[in-house]
Amino acid sequence: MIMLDLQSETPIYMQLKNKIIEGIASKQLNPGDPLPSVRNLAQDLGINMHTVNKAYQLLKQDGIIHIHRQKGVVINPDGMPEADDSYVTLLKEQLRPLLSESICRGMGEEEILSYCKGIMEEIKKGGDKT
Amino acid sequence: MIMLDLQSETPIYMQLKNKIIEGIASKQLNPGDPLPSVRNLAQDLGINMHTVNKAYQLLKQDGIIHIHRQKGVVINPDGMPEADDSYVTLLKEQLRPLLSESICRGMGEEEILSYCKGIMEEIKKGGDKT
DNA sequence: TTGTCTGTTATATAATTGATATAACAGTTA
DNA sequence: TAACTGTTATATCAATTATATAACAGACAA
Repeated sequence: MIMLDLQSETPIYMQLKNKIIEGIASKQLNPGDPLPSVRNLAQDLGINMHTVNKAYQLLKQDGIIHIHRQKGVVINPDGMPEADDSYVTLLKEQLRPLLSESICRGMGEEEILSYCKGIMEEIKKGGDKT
Repeated sequence: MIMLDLQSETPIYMQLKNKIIEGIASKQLNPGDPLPSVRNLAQDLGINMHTVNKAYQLLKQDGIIHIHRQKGVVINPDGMPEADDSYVTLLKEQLRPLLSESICRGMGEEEILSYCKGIMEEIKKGGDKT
């Protein structure tokens, strides 16, 4: 069951999008797997239908899920989109301030990389950690 | 000279905060160094005084800068705050979705770590890259 | 003392975003 | 026919972002 933090400064629709992506990264969700309807998921999570729809629309734009008008929502059966140049550029822009502050606070390069490694292991093992 | 992207979805005050932190990480700014007054910096950047003030207040809260009522603003002369548990927790929370999507898009663990390494080298060399 | 600079505080406004609430539409399926 | 699907259209409300003025109190120089 997906857990959301309604008190977080991270928007709900963004948390939901991230949870689904993390589910795919951990192989708890695989290509072709169905996702709940916007109304069902909204009710299960106790949030609004449009909030779920917003997350789904973003995932659809990125090619991570497919939405068939009345058939439902599924993880892209053809697999995930590639990490192309535009994605890598965006990734770097988002990583940079995080790494900057870590260095700023005296963390060593190996220490930071070690944390990244640890997080990636957690993700692959499907650790919720929340 | 600090460059801001007024069209970015990242708030201006956050961009400014990040630029200053990056300046410290790259040792272009050092403990004890003075920063411009809120009014001067605002005028130089073509933004509002309160936007600069907001960035300064956040940096002050984190112990990264000191603000003396009429003396001015300086990089914390006693050095940077430590990367304590609460910071590391926050850092992990922010890294996790970025790393998740990278894995999701088929990037390998070494590939991702290699990008992190590259970004950290750029930071240390004071590369603006913008 | 006067003037100017400093950070700070207080309002006010406007645009945008996040989230919710209803309602309706068009196609599918039981 | 009835129930479900994603989608679209409004509307409302709160919070955030950024701006604009204005004033205050302490410091410092002429």
